[in-house]
Amino acid sequence: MSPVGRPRQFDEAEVLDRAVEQFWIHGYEATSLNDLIEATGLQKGSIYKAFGDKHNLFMMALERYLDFAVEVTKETLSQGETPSSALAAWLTGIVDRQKSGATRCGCFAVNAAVELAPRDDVVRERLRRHDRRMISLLQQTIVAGQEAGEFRTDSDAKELAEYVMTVVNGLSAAARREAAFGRMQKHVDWVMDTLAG
Amino acid sequence: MSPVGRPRQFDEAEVLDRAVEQFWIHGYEATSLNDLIEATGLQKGSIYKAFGDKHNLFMMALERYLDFAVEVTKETLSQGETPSSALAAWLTGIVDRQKSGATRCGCFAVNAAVELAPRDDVVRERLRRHDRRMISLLQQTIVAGQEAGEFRTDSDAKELAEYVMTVVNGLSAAARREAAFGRMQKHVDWVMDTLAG
DNA sequence: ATAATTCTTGACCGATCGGTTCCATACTGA
DNA sequence: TCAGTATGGAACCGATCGGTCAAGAATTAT
Repeated sequence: MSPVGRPRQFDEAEVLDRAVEQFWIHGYEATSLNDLIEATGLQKGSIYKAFGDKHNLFMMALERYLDFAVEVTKETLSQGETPSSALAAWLTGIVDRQKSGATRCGCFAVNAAVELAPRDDVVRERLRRHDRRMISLLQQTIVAGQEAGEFRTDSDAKELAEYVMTVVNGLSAAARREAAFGRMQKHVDWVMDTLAG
Repeated sequence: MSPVGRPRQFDEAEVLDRAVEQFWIHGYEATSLNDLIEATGLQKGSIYKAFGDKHNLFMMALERYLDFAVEVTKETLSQGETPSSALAAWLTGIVDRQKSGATRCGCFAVNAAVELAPRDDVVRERLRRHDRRMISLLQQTIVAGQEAGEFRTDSDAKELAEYVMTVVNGLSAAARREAAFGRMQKHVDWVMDTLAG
């Protein structure tokens, strides 16, 4: 049942959420352990006992974010009336989140990729796996759209999915400097046009 | 003519190029002064005498990169046979540079935006100005293409230019994790299709 | 009650961070 | 030749970095 010894005085998931916030906004290097201590309310020792070191905490926070992103994507893509409307809803959701959330936060995955992927093998591989999962989800929806006659069939669904991801990543990078917010919906329309052929 | 006092024993432009390399690959926070000392051959004191502080050196390196980027863009966009072919050449040039250059370097402007723009007002404003310049250049070419009957006229040239920039930024972010290299040309084709309407 | 176990706390650690200071050096102008 | 000026090099600075450790606190098992 209950494990022996003094019980945790914090909820690991909540602490991870605070860590996600910090790393998401400020990135890895610019987030110090003191920042994490202030954000979580934990002491340094507790953090190290529970999460190992800063890098491992970052990985767990990233993991939490990526899982959530995949979950939201799965749900949104499965709920539309048609594959096309589902994909449009997913894109619009991303755009809305960029506008409404904390200013200039962008996408944690893109931020981590740009800051860390070139020199951090673990982060890079994790993000590549995330790419594959996201592209696979989009690909499924695009194939369904092709079969429904909504999307062009002269192009490979996977390549189209990669194109969609590229545009989304571009929007996330723009969000970091709060650029082109007014025009984001237009971008969504044009990506959808490309899918339609 | 020659200034009074001991003359510089280094070429400022060359030192800035070394700084660009470091900041471009590793970003701002992960580049230490020791890295810069090793990369430039200068001593700490000389760096501070010549460039002020780390942040100012970063700004001057960024400035150098941005100026170069604008220059290349101006030249490429003005040299094509038609606006359409010029823009395609510009896009292909970017894709080729992502493949051939130092691995996973991406675009310095995008890297700086993602890492620093949310919390560094100076960087953010500088990058916004760069955005405006780049979009203005693309816009001019797109307008010319519209007048030549190559591009669609049902959409605003500036919005189309912003869309092009978003895709390019997305490609640069992907380059940091060395993703989707094989498919980049397809992305170029589809952006061009969107411009054609 | 007591032993065993786990967590919390805060002091502590060496390393490295960005930045400064000082002086010998190398140049110009008179 | 010598005063004036700016650079190059290295020692030096306090602050902060990520990370460790020992002791007290809180729980379970016996």
